[in-house]
Amino acid sequence: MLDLKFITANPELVKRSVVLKNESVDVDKILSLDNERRQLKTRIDSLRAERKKLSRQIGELIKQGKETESLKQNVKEVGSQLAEDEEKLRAVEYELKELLLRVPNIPHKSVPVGKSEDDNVVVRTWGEKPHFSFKPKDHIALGEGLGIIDFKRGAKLAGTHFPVFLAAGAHLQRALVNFMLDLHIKKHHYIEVAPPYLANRRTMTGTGQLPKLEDDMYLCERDDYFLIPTAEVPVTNLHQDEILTAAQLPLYYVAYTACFRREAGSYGKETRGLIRVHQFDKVELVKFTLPEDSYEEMEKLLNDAEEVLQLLGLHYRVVELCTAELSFAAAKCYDLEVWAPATQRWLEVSSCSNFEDFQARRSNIRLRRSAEAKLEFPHTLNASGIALPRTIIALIETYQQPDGSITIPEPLRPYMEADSIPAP
RNA sequence: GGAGAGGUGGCCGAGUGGUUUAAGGCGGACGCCUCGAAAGCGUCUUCACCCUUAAUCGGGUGACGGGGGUUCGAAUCCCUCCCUCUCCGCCA
Repeated sequence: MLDLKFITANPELVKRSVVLKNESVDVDKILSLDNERRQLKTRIDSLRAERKKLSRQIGELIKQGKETESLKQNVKEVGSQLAEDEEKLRAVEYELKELLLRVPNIPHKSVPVGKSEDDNVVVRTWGEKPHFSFKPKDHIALGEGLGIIDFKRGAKLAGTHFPVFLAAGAHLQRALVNFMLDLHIKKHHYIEVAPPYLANRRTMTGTGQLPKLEDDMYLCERDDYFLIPTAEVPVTNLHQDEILTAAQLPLYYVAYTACFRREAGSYGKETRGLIRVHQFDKVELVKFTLPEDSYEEMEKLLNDAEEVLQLLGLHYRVVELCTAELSFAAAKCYDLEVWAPATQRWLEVSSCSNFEDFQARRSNIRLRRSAEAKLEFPHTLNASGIALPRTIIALIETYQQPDGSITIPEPLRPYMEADSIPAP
């Protein structure tokens, strides 16, 4: 959420960023509602002041045993005018808040302006495309052939795009999770969090999933809980309604969770196999920083996520998203895309985003630098570190052998307790 | 799921319709004192919004878990929802 005062002071800048992000929210309506709100507020405040004064007089008159009926009648009239204005103000504030929650964050000035994916900028590429002396199989053929991924049974249990991992496939997931957690906890000094997988509306609104993305999430209707689409939601909201001190920052958190996404309207032939699934595992990194440190911390965060792919020896690139591709809440975002050599595609396995104070304001996460200092909002950032299914695609396609077995990259071997997944 | 007890500022805690304009304490900030410090003494202490202002200052309104109601007037009475604790039931 943007500060209402910032919007009224910079309406053209806000309108421009709404267009750049392909959003549609009526900024002029916000300005006129705010005007109306302030007028009503001024009138209500003075009516209340009058009522307060007169009511106190009534109290004194009663003590003195004097007559109060005419004064009571007087205050009653003030009260009914007040009730009318308060009703109007409630309606105006409700409408204003609904609109404010739909104003996207403003892209950082360094973000390339663009209209589509084609305008994203490749920042760097790591490693090289693997070469094969044979025709490599894609991850679907490999996964089914080795008996480690079962798409059909998953569809039976829940529905399409709910894969089952079996045997070495299940072990591979667990190994990857533990490998990533250990890296981020021990080497990069993140604090491990195991949060709830369900979240309420307030929490979902705090990080920006609501109101825009309601249809993209699973909802437990009886209790009005959403299944988390990413650990970003519960972990960022850990400090909802809290006041952080400068000494606490920066705060680094890492959480492994399952993630649930309806992926409404995104089916198609590009989403076969593990590329787009409704439930997947992810290790997520979340940071809270001082405002002036967030862009430096963002680069370190990106490096921490990249290190996972480097250690696994997977060819990847870093892409800076253009304005149109930036998510609603982000001010700047890098994607990590890993190369899947048989599927022949770059696959997004991490988004590294700086939300500046956008989420902190929505979640009411505040910062006080010292006892005398005014309250500020810290900056929040997150990056996947990293998402599993697409990593598994790249990993098994990259490390497949002519005999159909898969070599496990060295750093993962202690976690797999094996150096390969043998051919069937 | 049932019964009961609770929810007051950064923290503890008083407050059952009108000097509560939220007592008192802790913690914190500043000052005095001191060579310096501690102790002591004094002053101060939240957030949001509105008006005014170039800004500060100043004035005002609201907030006692959330929302609604009664009343001239609500932290206080009523309704409703949420959360915490205790006991019971069910259960991995």
